[in-house]
Amino acid sequence: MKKAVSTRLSILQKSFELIYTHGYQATSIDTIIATTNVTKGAFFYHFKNKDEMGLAVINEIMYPLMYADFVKPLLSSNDPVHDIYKMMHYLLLENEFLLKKYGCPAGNLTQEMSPVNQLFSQALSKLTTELKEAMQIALKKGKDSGSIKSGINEEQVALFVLSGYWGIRNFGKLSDDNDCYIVYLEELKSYLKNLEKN
Amino acid sequence: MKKAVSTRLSILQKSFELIYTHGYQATSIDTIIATTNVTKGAFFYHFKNKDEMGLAVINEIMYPLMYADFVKPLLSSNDPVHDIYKMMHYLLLENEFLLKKYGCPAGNLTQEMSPVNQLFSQALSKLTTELKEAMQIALKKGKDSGSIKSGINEEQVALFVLSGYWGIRNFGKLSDDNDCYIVYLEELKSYLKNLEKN
DNA sequence: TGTAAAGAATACTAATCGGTATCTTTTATG
DNA sequence: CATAAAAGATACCGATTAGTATTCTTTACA
Repeated sequence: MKKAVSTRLSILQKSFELIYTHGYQATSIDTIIATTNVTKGAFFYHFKNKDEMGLAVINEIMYPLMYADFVKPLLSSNDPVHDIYKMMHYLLLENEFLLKKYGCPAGNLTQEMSPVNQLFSQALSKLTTELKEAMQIALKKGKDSGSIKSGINEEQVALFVLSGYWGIRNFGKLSDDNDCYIVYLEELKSYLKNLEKN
Repeated sequence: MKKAVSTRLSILQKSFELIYTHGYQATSIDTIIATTNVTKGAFFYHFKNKDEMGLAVINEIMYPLMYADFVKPLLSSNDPVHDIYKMMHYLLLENEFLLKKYGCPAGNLTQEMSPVNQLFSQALSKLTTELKEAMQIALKKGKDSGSIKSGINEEQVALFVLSGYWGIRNFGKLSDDNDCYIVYLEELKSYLKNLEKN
């Protein structure tokens, strides 16, 4: 039982890396098993086909990661404007796994797979909806505590901010330095500042 | 000479559609020739390989399209805040070619190909840079004419707005109605309004 | 009109794809 | 320890991939 679990997990981990850096459709099963100590027999014992593995990557790897990196800090925030900025700063300039060149794992997969596979679309939709709602909750708390203007619409703001994040990660792919992230963060800062009561 | 040009163009047109809706790597040459009146011999007469064709799609189809849809309206704008909003509204809710489900052609291709192929990255970088600069010029004109606050940084604003566009088009892929576009546009409107002198 | 080059058609290749069939090894449990 | 099921290994399959080789047809122009 122990070994099997670790085999399965190592497939998912390596697949996640490969999908993140090369895309889902460009990641072949042969490549996955070639870069892990796993044979094809083992792969198809754990997953009935490639798509089932892809969905497991979303649900078992990406979802927990997203929850830790985004949702948790947002839900525990008492100063949403400050914490949203801090989170974005961390994701764009500090996080060592999310390489500039490769964008956002969830954003990439959404773009590639949602028009093609409905199950992927559903899994990714759940992931992003949860994230958006966490940000809305944080913003609502800011409104209630009086730090944020009562006139703002938290759904609008959450969608606006997250769109910006996905978009700038795409811009980041085109440049080889962090300049565009710095420029983006400056404008994000002033946008967020404008949400605050002064 | 006439016929050859039209053959080449029909390859590019159809390829653009297929790449837009299915992605570059998922679009096979066999599919392209099967959906056009073009044989493999003709394809490889006009393009020495698939990547050369892909680059031609960027430079000869996407670039002119982007220029007409984005750059031109921006450069001729005398009311940038109003015209940027109008442009986004058009792109998200009115344009009949850009289907919600399939995102933004340039955004898609950037995400898929820029980490993988440097020539694609360069061609797409040129395209987006030109677009960003057009928006900066429009914003600068607004500053000079006094309709926009002198304190804003037009590079920041341009990058912020375009990131939001790419991002929301990715969100759009996950939903089957236009609601997220409408929510996004509301917040964009209030963001842009805040750039104006009042 | 003759002819060379441009353009297009057809048949093929080696490599790679996702997946299957079959077999062997490991593990849990009576 | 016996044995059945879980887990993994190996060899293979048909389909598809980008690309090539070769032949045929059309076009431009002397």
